[in-house]
Amino acid sequence: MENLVREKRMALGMTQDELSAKLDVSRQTISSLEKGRYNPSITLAFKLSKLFQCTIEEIFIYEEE
Amino acid sequence: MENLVREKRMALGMTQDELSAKLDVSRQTISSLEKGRYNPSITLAFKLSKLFQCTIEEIFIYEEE
DNA sequence: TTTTATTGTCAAGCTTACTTTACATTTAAT
DNA sequence: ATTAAATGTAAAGTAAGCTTGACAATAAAA
Repeated sequence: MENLVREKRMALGMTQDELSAKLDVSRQTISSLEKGRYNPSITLAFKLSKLFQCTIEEIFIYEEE
Repeated sequence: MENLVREKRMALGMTQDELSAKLDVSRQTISSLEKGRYNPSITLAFKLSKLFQCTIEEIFIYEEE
């Protein structure tokens, strides 16, 4: 699943480390997410949408397999 | 996390079995979801939003811990 | 160029979403 | 009242999200 985490994070001028701290996840989780290594849990997706002030759909692009 | 899966499913007149088949998950997954036993993966959330023709936010109500 | 900040990634382990199987309980139909 | 359909739930296993720790690679700053 594609996502715009990196773009949204940089738009806020944050480092992966700062973002992970705010969301209470590890930095590796953010790095892997941005790299598309895995999909986020729905709770992490909600946390991101809240911080980025947009909908989940605006951050994550779902394409059926 | 609260959700309106049962309400949306019944609005479509579907059984748990029919819904699970359409989403390609087990019936127990739907039953447990409706009962609030666990949160869905983001891919399952997207599948539901697509089938129900609404946003993830309209099905799942996130409240920070 | 040397240092420092930032990011990439690997391995091993934990947690939880989800599966299969199986059976009990509730609801609806006959 | 019986039967059948729909739902609840438990146990054991698999898959994937996420953690910690550690180190390499890249980017930015001094």
